[in-house]
Amino acid sequence: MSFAVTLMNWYREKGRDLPWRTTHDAYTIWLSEIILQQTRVEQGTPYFHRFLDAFPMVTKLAEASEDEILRLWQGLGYYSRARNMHKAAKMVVEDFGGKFPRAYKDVICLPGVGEYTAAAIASFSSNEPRAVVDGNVYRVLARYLGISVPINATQGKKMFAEIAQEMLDKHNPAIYNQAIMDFGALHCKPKNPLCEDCIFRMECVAFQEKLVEKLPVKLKGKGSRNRYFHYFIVLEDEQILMSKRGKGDVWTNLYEFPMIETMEDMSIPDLMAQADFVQYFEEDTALEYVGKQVKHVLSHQNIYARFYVVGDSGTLKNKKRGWNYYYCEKIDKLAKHKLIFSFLEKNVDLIAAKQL
DNA sequence: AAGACGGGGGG
DNA sequence: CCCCCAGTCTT
Repeated sequence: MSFAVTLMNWYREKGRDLPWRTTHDAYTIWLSEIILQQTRVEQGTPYFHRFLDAFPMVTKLAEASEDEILRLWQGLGYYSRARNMHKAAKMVVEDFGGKFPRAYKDVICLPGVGEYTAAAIASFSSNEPRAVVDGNVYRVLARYLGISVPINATQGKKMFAEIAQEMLDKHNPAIYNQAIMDFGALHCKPKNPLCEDCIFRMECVAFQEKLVEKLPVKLKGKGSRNRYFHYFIVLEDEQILMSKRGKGDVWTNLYEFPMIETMEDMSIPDLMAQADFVQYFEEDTALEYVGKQVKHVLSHQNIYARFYVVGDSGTLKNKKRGWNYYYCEKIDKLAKHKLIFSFLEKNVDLIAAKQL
């Protein structure tokens, strides 16, 4: 029996029952695929329901404000996905009369839709024979065929794309694509794959050659860098000073407290000697720590954050200069803002206590 | 070709 | 601590 048929037989019996698999609606499929980019199914599923509930049709999403979309997206990460999603929705309204396209050549033009997502939408919605190549597919094919070419090098990407397309069952692209991804996610897992009970154990090159743990090969990138953030809590009449990241920033349109960043950790006196600090505050400004230093770990950077209550808000030199200031009406409304980091929200309690 | 981009879970 | 996840975009 062929690889494809064996795989699809496995899928019929062991495949997952996922909410977005019951539809052929390209908009719904697109929504799920954007959310699931680099995101585990369990993590993305609640967001999928939330978005579909808020925006049942692409026209609704296009009409929404970016603020509203980002707020719903909060906590999912890779925020450019949300911004691109909004742009794409507007493009669908403009260029396709509000009817979400299904063809690969059309959806690949939308921002945030790359080769994987375009193949997924095209195959799932209309059975266009395009093979998906995601992390699961790389792993399954690398092991089954014993390919040690790095999956994240240009040559490797090209090779795997070609092989995936050859392996695809052209008569059942939708089922096949979902089958190979489920097989990777549930059976041919990154760690502790279920090789002893595998339908392919006789043909799988990696298993026969004992290379399962070695494949796929992935070139490792650079490590993380450390960043030190100093957040200033400026209170005035039950209001709290917030700042909004501007255009061009990674965290565009997300909120945080006014802050300065330093290259290394430092004491309050050293911090007050920083040029940035002098620019914003008077020399006699009183700073007091709130809570302990927070370590926030991202994929490629470690953020060490300290919080300071600014003793007298009158010592702030110029509230319009440098920071994109914004007064939040009430401290408990902080949670309604799209904060950059979850730990900022957690510190609201500490700050509220300090306010008393 | 190489980096940047999040947050969560597993081993 | 390191790796991976229904990847894409920018430089």
